[in-house]
Amino acid sequence: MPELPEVETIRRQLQRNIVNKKINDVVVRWGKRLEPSRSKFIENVKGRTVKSIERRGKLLRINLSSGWSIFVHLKMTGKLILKRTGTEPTKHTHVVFKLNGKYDVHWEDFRKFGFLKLLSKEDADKYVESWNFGPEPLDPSFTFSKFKMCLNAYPNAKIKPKLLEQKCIAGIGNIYAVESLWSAKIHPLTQIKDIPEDKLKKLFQAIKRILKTAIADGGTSADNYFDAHGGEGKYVYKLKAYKQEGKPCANCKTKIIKEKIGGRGTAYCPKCQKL
DNA sequence: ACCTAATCCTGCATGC
DNA sequence: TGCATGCAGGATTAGG
Repeated sequence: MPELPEVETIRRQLQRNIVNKKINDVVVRWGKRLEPSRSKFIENVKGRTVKSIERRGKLLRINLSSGWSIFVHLKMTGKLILKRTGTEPTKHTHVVFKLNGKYDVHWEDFRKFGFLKLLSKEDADKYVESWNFGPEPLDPSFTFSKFKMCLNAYPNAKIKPKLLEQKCIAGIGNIYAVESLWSAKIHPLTQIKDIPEDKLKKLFQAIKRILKTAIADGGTSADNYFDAHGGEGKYVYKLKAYKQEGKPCANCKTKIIKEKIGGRGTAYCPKCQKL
């Protein structure tokens, strides 16, 4: 599933390949998760030029020459793929942006959870606000004291579901929540008030380190993810807990186990990550 | 404040 | 072989 490192990888690839390219045509093959209506979307995108691509958490924002923005959330199985001009859509291609230059951009999503949303500049800024994202974990302004203060507002909450909430920190999903907790040796069900300061610090550092490494590796192709060039996310070879159930813990050789926590599959080492 | 379950959807694994 | 069932989950929402 695309999380911060995967979305950032796609953002960089789009930034490199479609900025200053004109959108000559938009083909909508399935418009249920597209706003506004199909005709208004096409009308307001066609003929515009891509100016820049931004990311906030897992949300992508494609800024157009008109000042309007297309927001893209890939959710579970969404993809934005650069394909040679004129490449035919596949079964799960929902929208094709036909651009000047070498590439078209195809939006594919076989599970159809993701969405595209076109908004004017004014509405776009409000829309980003409405998400109430926590800080960007790789922004220098994201400090340990900010992280700690935000979490301490929820002393009885369990750490893992809280990390997935985007509220104290933006962009973390199941893969990186599981990996960060393994690295900091914290049981995913630990209540925030029961995490000692030094372990919380370890968690903070693990999140930064793991996300940075994963971006450098082009994300994690553990589920359905491939980058905008169809490339593999190499962090999949560095996973220590996610999808490692049944395998020996890299730290202590105990078998990694998996259980459902907050309705989500959660892998951890029962020996290193004690409650 | 905190938890659970349902919702959106399809591919894939399982079982008979 | 093929058909039915159920599981997976990011984010939101409803209800306890």
